[in-house]
Amino acid sequence: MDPVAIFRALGQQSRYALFIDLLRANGTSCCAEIAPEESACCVIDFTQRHRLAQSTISHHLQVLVDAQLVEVERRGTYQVYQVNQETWTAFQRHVAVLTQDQPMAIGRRLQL
Amino acid sequence: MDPVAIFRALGQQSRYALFIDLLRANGTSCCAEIAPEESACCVIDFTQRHRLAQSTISHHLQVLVDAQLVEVERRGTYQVYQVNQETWTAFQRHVAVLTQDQPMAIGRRLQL
DNA sequence: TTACAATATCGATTGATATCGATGAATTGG
DNA sequence: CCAATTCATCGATATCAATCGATATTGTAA
Repeated sequence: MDPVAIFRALGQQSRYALFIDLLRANGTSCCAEIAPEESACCVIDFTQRHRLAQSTISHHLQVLVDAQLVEVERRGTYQVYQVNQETWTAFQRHVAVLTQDQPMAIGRRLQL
Repeated sequence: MDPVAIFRALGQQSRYALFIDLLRANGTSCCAEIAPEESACCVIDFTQRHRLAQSTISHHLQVLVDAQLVEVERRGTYQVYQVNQETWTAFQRHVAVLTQDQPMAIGRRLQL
């Protein structure tokens, strides 16, 4: 899990929108290979919801995959994209613990 | 709080490193205007800990300030940089709640 | 095996970004 | 007021990134 790669991948409007879309995709896919309870999309789903050329969408998805934020799996003629839960959860934790050190009381030092 | 601007600001090695440095800066400043219990840095602190030209560091700090991740305050001849806790906390919360919708059981629907 | 549908890849263009050295502006101490 | 210190801004350069249309690839169905 490379946090900088993840920040970079999400630090762009189009890609951020694609990722949010994928997180909230339950039951929205046009693709028969995707069950309604799956939060998953094929490329066509994205092209219908975003004003971007198909090639641009494929490119952005590849960036998300490279950052390991998203996984892709072939089902027939479709490529099915899903959030990589392991990476995303790890990233959420990473952000959550990124806080200023609390001034430690004597007697509690070095107990990290 | 613009999440994409924050992702973008942290999606670059040098800037990410500066931000982490600032979060963990307690008692490390060379600047007499900064108390040891403050997590704060002047530009000189950054130049001593990162292999970047001073102008580059100032540029990156400006990007962090523009994203409202960092605040700056003049103290005498120094500019003192600190994490903007309000923005950072809001961003942490934003990331934390960005998860896949759970399939809801009947009887629990609409109770968000 | 051919044709079609879905998607990736390629090449080009335009614009943004990271970095540096040099210089300018603000603040304080003498 | 002058000099020194701290820092921002400027101008230049080189690299990277976003986007598109066109084309290639892959898998399936007729």
